[in-house]
Amino acid sequence: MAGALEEVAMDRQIKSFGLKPIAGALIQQGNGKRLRGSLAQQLAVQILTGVLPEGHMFPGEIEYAEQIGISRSALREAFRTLSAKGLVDSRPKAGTRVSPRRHWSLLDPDLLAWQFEAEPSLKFLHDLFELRMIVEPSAAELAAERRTDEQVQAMRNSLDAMARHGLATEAGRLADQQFHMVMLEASRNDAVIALASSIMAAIAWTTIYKQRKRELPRDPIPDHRALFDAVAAGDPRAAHAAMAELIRLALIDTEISLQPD
Amino acid sequence: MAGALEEVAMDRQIKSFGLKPIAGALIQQGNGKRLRGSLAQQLAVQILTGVLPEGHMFPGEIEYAEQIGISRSALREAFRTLSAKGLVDSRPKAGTRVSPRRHWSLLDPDLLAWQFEAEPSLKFLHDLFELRMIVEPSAAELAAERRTDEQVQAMRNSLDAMARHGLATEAGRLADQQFHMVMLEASRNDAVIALASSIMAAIAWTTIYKQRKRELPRDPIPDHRALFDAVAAGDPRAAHAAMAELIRLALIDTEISLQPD
DNA sequence: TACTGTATATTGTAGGACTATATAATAAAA
DNA sequence: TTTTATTATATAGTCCTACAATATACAGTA
Repeated sequence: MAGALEEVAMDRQIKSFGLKPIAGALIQQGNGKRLRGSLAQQLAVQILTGVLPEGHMFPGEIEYAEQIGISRSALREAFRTLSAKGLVDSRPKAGTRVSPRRHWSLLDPDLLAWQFEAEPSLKFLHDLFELRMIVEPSAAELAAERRTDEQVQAMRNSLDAMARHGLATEAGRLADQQFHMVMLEASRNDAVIALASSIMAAIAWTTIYKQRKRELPRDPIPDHRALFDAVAAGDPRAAHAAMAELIRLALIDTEISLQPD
Repeated sequence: MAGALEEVAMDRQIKSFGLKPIAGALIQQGNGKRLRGSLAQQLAVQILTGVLPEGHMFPGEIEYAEQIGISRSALREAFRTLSAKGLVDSRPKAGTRVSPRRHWSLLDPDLLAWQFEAEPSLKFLHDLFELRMIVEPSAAELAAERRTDEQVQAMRNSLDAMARHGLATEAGRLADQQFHMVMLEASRNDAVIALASSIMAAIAWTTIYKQRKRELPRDPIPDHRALFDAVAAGDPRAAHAAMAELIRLALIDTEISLQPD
């Protein structure tokens, strides 16, 4: 799996051999994904993991496209995607280079997803949960103050479905996500929604891994129900506390799942 | 100023006349910006403001490129940028359309900047400050726990520079930003840094507008110094409170500056 | 009705030519 | 010598054309 990634990383060395690889050979194009998308993802991961360090300069577009065996158009569109996420910066005459770390949009949904696919660093995982611990309890607090009766009903339905199916099933996990999504929307704050839903989507990926290794030691339903009760009752303080507890447990689960056997 | 934007919005109607506009005529290309960048910004603003509603379908690329008078390549790269920020979605045969609101990366630095350039909605401004009120006091709390002596010194220097020049000067505002940036870095949480620095950069734009209308009624230095003292003393609780107060005042200032005379 | 295959519109990729621009080297001026 | 203006040049930016891949819609069949 790491083979293709390393190959791309070694392009600079390869070039001196003058070999012209077959089109697409160096790009690991997964599933039905587009070529530029696969390249963007691979480069993004390499940048985020430091394989391509800050300030790294890419070869010229014509040369680089030839090296990795794709057209200049596709390469440029991949660069455009990376540029939009603050990972690279292109200028005429100066070339394209990896941007300084502080410009990276670490909370971008795609970057989060790609990072979780490629095993996130423990440090970043810790940072992410620390941020969740700051934001989501307050979001729950807002939800308790602003939720509509319809939203309470929707949450109740999701919670019931979650209890019926359990988190081991696809349906159960879907209900879990819906539960949290409705509560987020109840906060009526677009900025908070954008932030929390990005993180939620990324974390959802890890849930699959968690389930794979071993069964969760706890039943997650009681904690969810405590949160629901607080929001339904319109009790911001209790909602805050319940959400904080939920995240604390989620962190423990995630840490367990990432520990080597 | 709104003229050019509206013209682009009316492309669909124009097409029936079969007029072929001169290259670039419909794109308001500001300063040294690239063509695709200007288009991406204009479209992004139109999407965020609802001129181009969720689900809106763009004409085919060849046709659309001709209408607005740019090449298909440039149009596609603009779409790529918008796609990376979750604003649009392109599929073969299906075409390109405006994505549902929940996919938009509202906290993306570019989107924030573009939104503030084009007068942000009061609702979103409110949401943003509410989020700041949630995140930044806690960030200050972390900074108080984790700051190094070097960071304290750097903050002291910035604060002094800020006091010397005042917020009316460019140098003063720069010192202000540096002060907050160093404190963010002291939190040692990359996720928090990415989030808060995005918002900070966007808000900095409005500072210019604030200064234009009338002088600020207060001296901002004392509040900053209270925050600095708390962080320097390693007092998380006081840092939290001081930062909350700072944001509260910033909100008031911003609201004043946006009120019609 | 349901399903399976085919047609087709639309984006995706390719490749080549020319333009604009930022950097660096050079020359001129102070 | 230092600074400023000029020129050269490498590189991304834009344009154009052609073709491939793919998802949708539609027709045909069981």
